[in-house]
Amino acid sequence: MKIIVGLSGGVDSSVAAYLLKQQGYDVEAMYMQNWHDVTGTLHGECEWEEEKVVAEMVAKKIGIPFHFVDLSDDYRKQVVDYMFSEYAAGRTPNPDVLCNSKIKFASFLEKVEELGGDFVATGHYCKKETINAGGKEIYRIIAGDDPNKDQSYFLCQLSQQQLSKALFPIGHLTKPQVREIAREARLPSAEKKDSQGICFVGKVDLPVFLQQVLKPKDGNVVEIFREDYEKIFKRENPDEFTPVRYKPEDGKIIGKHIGVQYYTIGQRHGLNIGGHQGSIFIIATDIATNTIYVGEGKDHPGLYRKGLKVNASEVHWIRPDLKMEAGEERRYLVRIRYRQPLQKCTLKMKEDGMYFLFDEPQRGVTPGQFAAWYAEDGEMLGSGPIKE
RNA sequence: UGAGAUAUGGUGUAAUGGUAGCACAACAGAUUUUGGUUCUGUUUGUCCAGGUUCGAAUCCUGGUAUCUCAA
Repeated sequence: MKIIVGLSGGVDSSVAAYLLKQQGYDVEAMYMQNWHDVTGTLHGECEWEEEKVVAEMVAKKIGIPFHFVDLSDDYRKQVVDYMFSEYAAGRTPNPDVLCNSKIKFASFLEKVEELGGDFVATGHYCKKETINAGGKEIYRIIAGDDPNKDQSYFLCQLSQQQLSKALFPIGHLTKPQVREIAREARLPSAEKKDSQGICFVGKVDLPVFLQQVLKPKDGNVVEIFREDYEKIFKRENPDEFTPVRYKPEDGKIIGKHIGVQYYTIGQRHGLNIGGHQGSIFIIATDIATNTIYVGEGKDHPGLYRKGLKVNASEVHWIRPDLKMEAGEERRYLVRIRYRQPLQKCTLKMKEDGMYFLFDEPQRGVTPGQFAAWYAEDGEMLGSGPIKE
């Protein structure tokens, strides 16, 4: 059995490879390059060159073959184009979720198979379990044991087919343990700083990055005052799953912005508007009128919502055997962003979509982001992009 | 045009004639494999010209600008 590790040059994938090798598997490493461009990138150029060198050193240290693959074309089509089109539509995408389902466990997996690999292993902090149901194997994704690093969320769009080929060797470890193992094994990546920002692209100045494709367009920033909120809410009378639709005349123009697509709900900085008692946060954006609606204070009622909806066609079950039929209702734990503590929630499946009703109002519910639902035991069961 | 009021960082505001402070913004770090959030730190100011005073954001004179009421 041959396992190929997606080796990034970071400490996590290094330890993943090291542990597999220690356990006696036939292990090889493959470094994937997915992005060349540095437009809008905040750090120095040619960072990936360095990453690749470190990855190669790690493979040498562990004593496993090293391969290189360039998946830039796929990455651009599957991840970056998706990003641009989502932002263009006024939503806020999660590129790293797509990076896993479309690249690491798709394009990369194909390359792994070409090399004769039976499994692809990554340095994700999450666990995979296999259960047997009537002679059929079913794979489960469980939250990583390090509650601080659990990365299951980023795998929320994986399928059973993809999971059947996946291994997560460090999911039962904590970050400090992983560092310790790397140090003891004297892996060159032992002290490397954790990567941040968009996977393979890195930290970017998002407005600058998006301006490659999305043209700036001046619009108004409209403040919705607390005392007017209830009145507007009553007029619109949305159900729990629908956001309030503000109108420009509902508030006061307090500033200008350069394009609604560069901003997201819950955002505080970047509007260049001061003079308020508290900070102002974006509570809604309207792509049609190119208007940003803001409210003062972190507890502005417009910042919170009880529920949300995912389109029926976009409801993804990691466990198809647990799929909910229309009319069915269940209690699950849900998160709507990475590292968010799991929230108690009632899920109701209807013909046109999955409806989520949280026990507690949620701050910054943002269309385009993924809602992922978990069972009590930490198993992630499914996910879908927030429709509205 | 007549009367009154006001003028303090980028913005909103404090300071019995005695060290110009706070909030927001901006910037920089930290946290974070999405966006966002959060935390820490830093920068920037007394409209202009005179005068009184040991000392002026503060008092006086003139100028300029803005606002409110009147017309």
